[in-house]
Amino acid sequence: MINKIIETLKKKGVKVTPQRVAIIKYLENDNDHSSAEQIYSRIIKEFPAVSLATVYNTLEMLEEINMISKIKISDDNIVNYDYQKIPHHHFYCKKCKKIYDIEISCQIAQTKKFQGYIIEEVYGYFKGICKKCQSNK
Amino acid sequence: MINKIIETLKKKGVKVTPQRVAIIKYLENDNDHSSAEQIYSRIIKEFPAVSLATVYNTLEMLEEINMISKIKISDDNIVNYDYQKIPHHHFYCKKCKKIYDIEISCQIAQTKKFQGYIIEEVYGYFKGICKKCQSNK
DNA sequence: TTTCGTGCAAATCATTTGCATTCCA
DNA sequence: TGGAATGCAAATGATTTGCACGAAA
Repeated sequence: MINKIIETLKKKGVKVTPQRVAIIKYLENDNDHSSAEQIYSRIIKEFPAVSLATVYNTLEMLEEINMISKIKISDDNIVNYDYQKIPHHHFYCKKCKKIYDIEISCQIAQTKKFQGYIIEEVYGYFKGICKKCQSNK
Repeated sequence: MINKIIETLKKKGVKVTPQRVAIIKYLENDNDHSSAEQIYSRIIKEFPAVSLATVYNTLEMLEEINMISKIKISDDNIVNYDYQKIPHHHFYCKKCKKIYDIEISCQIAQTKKFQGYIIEEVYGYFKGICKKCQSNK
């Protein structure tokens, strides 16, 4: 796992620092689409001196090398981060504010060109009420 | 036009103020998916004393009564506003930063329930390079 | 007249930036 | 060693808030 991360970073020409490795390792296993603040509060346990700026820098770098993507779905102006294995859509529950992954076979998501536009990124968001919150009325 | 706006507001139980009417009139004819700041700089011409806070208040109110929706697509953390007649998707050009309306017949967009989730809002975003910026290399 | 909306200024909060220090390569 | 990354603190900028005043119902 770690070796693969290190290799990927080296291939992209960015320096491998323990903070970066820790952040990537965390994102890899994160099913909650954490925010920068949440990632920070987790990494600080391992690196008590880590700076929030470093977390932001790392996230920006990871987005640039297409390892992660931003999710701007929350009603609270919070940006969440998605370590993307397979392209997918997202569902935001207005009640519990949780973000779920949605598997949808969307034709357009595979298209590179549409109506003259060159498509490089595809985002599909849904908002509503999740299963759990439907029963907890 | 104005009569219809006034009627809609009254029906929703909110007070009809000239500032609100002006903002709605502007949004109705806005093809640029303006930001709050852009709307403000336009309304201030008609109401020199208008406050940015009033613009934000009005936009929030209009979102609550489902007259408009927020577009969180820009790379610069700018929120744009969409006066929605017909549901549609959006395309964001990474070069010129313009937002285009995209007409797509998306089945899921009409669905009220999907995989157990109650779907109330659907957002489809694409990012890439627009036609104009493809030729202006 | 009563309630709601407005305008103003200050506050908030996520994110960014400048800079000196540290540390990969 | 040299350039990039880090940590810190201060700055930024969009959005929100509190409050006194003014305007719609």
